[in-house]
Amino acid sequence: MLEQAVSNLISDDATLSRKQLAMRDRESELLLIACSIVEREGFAQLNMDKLAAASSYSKGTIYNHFNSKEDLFAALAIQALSKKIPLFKSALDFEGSSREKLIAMHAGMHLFSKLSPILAMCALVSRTPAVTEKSAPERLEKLNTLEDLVVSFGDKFIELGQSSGDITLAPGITSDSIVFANWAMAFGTSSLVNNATQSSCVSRQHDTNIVLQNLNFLLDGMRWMPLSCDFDYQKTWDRAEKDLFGEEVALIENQS
Amino acid sequence: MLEQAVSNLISDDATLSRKQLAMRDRESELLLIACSIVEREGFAQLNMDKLAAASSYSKGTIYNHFNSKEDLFAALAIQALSKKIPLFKSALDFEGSSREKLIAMHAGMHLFSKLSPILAMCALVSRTPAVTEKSAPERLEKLNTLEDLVVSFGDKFIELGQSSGDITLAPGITSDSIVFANWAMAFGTSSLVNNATQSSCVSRQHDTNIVLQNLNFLLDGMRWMPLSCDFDYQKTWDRAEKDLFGEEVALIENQS
DNA sequence: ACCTGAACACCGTTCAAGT
DNA sequence: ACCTGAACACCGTTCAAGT
Repeated sequence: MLEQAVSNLISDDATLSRKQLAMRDRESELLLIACSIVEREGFAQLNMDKLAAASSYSKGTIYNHFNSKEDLFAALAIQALSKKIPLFKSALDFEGSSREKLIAMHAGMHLFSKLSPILAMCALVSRTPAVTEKSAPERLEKLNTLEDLVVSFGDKFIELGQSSGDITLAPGITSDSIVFANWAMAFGTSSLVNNATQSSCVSRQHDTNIVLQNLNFLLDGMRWMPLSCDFDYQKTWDRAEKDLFGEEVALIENQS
Repeated sequence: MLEQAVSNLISDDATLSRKQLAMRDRESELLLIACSIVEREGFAQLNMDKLAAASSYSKGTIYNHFNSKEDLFAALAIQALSKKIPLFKSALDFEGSSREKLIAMHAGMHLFSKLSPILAMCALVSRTPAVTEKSAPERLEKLNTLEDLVVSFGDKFIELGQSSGDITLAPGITSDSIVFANWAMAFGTSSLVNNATQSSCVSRQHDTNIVLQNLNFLLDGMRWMPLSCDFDYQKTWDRAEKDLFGEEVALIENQS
């Protein structure tokens, strides 16, 4: 059921005509160019003129794909979310306890935001009213559908935790509460890590894994076993990075 | 020392000339008008032309205050932060345990974001590269200074917790870690509550206090005593709302 | 010294003409 | 049917002229 939702949303090559496929390819191409402009010159410097100039298409064609600049941002956010789905799937198959799987998922998300900071940022920016107010309703709907899909993947982790007895929901606490708390913590932590770097309480802890630290506080508070005092989740984190992003991590390490 | 930092930043009437005071008043006036435009027509509709037209000043004068549109957003974010400082002070004096004081602070922050959603949103938007890339360096510096001030207020809560024995820092955990985790959770939770309202796991829990729920997960995980299973923090929350915002809450309740 | 608003430039968006 | 880019409009920003 989930699998079907994924294939409907992500890759449905068989049911698309050649023209539609070409359209989709061109859209990916444009999104790639948009990313590279943002990477090189910053968010404020991305505009439709530059995108047209940097691509081999005219402004009119660009507007055939994105009905406004904000719509373009939303499209980038959708791409970011789409790329995250496979990470959720891999994390569910990650070798280890339910809490280890969940941590693998967060490690994947965090690494994604380090490897594709621009795409990750788009997910933030696209949640901003300046964007939602002007992007196409269909695009926003797709973004919401994808987000709901991610939430249902989140549910799977909770189910695993419950069936293995690693977590028991206290009265008044629903599966949604747990998913939401994880989402809020991940969103808040990476927003601040990416954008509040000048703040003392962020910059002072460069050597510690503050993302894992925050996550351990949260999961310990939910009493998701084993607790962080009884298990070395940093090892899980490292292993997850290797498993989910082996090649990419090696690349980063070679650069520095 | 903190008191001095606050008075330096917030209200220094005595050392300002009459002209500077008038300038500051006009800036407040402009910010108020900017807020009302955003409230009425949305973020995308706020522009310098409209601000000039809605005020009694010309575009040139507006640019005397804000050297770009983004700078205006940053100024709104500074105003938002300034308004939060007194809440931090009141929460520190709140009657109750160290954890209750902390919860009072979060209740204040959350209520603030309900009472002044636009200002609260500016704090989010101003952390976005589109804004930081174009706003005035001096403005950003002031924003950072204010943020550091808020962090040092955060530290005070931790100090209270430690001196009363309500919380003990595990090895490797610093006061900064605790402040950051609180900040990340509060930021993430209110961003999502305000902007992901269509998402199932947010909308489905309208009757529960998801902000307090997330906070209790976190503080329980830090083992900040007493734990949420031993104490009714919802009562603390309600009491804090009355204490910190008595009149405003009454106003909201009368409206609905 | 500061305020003004016309003028300019940039860029988002559209659409008549072309293929 | 789709692509093009000139044309338009909106709005951010500046600055010569006014007080």
